[in-house]
Amino acid sequence: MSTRRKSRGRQKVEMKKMSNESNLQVTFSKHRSGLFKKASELCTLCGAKVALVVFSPAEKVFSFDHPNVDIVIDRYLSLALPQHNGTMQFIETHHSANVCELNKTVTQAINQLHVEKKCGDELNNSCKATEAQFWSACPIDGMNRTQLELFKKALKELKKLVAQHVERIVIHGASTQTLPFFLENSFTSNNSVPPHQQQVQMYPLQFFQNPVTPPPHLFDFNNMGVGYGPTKFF
Amino acid sequence: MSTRRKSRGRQKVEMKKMSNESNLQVTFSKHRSGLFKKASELCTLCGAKVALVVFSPAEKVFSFDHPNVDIVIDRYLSLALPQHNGTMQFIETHHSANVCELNKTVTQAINQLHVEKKCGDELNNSCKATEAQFWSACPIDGMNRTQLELFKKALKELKKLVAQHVERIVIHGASTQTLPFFLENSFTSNNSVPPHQQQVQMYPLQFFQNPVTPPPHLFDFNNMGVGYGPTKFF
DNA sequence: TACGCTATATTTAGCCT
DNA sequence: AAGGCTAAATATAGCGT
Repeated sequence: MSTRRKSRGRQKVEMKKMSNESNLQVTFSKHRSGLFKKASELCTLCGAKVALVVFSPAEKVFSFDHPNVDIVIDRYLSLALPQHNGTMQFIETHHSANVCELNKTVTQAINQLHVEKKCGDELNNSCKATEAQFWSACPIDGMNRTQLELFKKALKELKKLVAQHVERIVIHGASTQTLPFFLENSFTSNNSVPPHQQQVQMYPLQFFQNPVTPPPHLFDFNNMGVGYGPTKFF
Repeated sequence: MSTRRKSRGRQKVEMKKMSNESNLQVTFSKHRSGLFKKASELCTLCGAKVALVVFSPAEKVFSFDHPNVDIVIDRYLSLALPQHNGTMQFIETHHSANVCELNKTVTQAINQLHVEKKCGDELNNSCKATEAQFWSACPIDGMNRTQLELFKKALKELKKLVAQHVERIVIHGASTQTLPFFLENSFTSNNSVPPHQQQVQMYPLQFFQNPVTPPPHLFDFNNMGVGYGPTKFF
């Protein structure tokens, strides 16, 4: 009988960014699993609704949500930036009284997205070719301090919008063909959560990973009463 | 000395929706806190980016995110919505947007925001080199007509955003003196969290609750080494 | 890279205030 | 509702495979 411990057991870890790079990935993975399990439990035990998105340090994307929204997200991530003129109006009309506050959140968030995208898209249309020029000069002569501050913010935002769009093009290639905008599916069906997913006690976890991740596989948690749905990749 | 145990300790609980309604709220609250703490830890330890939205059974909204997305959402929650009196008919006719769908939309929005900010971040890095130059001058006369059109439009949008921000400051009182401009609080900078919030090891949790909830108060977690930021109401 | 293990750190059910 | 307490249930660090 060895008197030696087989393990020191779990050690306390300082709550700051891990210094050990080689452990980072493992720790991230473990903690992500734990987090998703907790999210799932909250849904199951309390009937809560949860949406959770995690970007790994390497910018891989993982998400959990219940009720399920991953199909929509899927489409967003896998497609080039769609056009959605007119969508906002559609969304704005969905202010039903009984869910007024929620609706505010939704609409306003969407509005923000709309503004950002619209801005970016429009800029891109004619600005791309002259981008260098565009950013090369901006005089501040006639402005007072306040104006300057605002102007600076504004330009920063503009820069970001353009940058986003360019980045998108780089990342997603030239496939700007108009595809159905993801939002158009969000409101249209009340039965979007398939019944078969609701019979289990734990809600199936819905993951998605970065589109670049290739092979579908199962993502099962340890110690959980039910098997979880397959990870979704796209 | 009493031989009686002071507590039976934590009991195992079946992983299904709680039957005891009176416990539900407490359980929800505890688990939500735990979930948010875990999310925060993932951010801190691994440098992950997390967006988390939880709807309580009573449809209260809670969120956590790092880096901040909620400031943007915050702003929108604080604004009055456009009136849609005339469109109520349309709403009813089209379909009733139930909570499930709304939840989806919020999730989409959060996801979208993250993705967009990530994109902007990446390009932002390459722009830094020219930043000084960028802000130093801006001769309108250097732009062609198209550029000017775009520029004007973009500034208009930005002016609106800024105005909204100002409005919020006015509306919601003096505590916003140090409130960072929302555009600067995206994924772009690791130091976007105000210094006074960074002294703690855990990132301050950012919550928001349903706008209808009236009185601001502190929301602190149990057993945590640091106090968390005040709940935000808007 | 991910999986299993053991010992410990952390969370939380049930009770009380 | 919110916080504290105790003890049992879980999560997970560090290591081996």
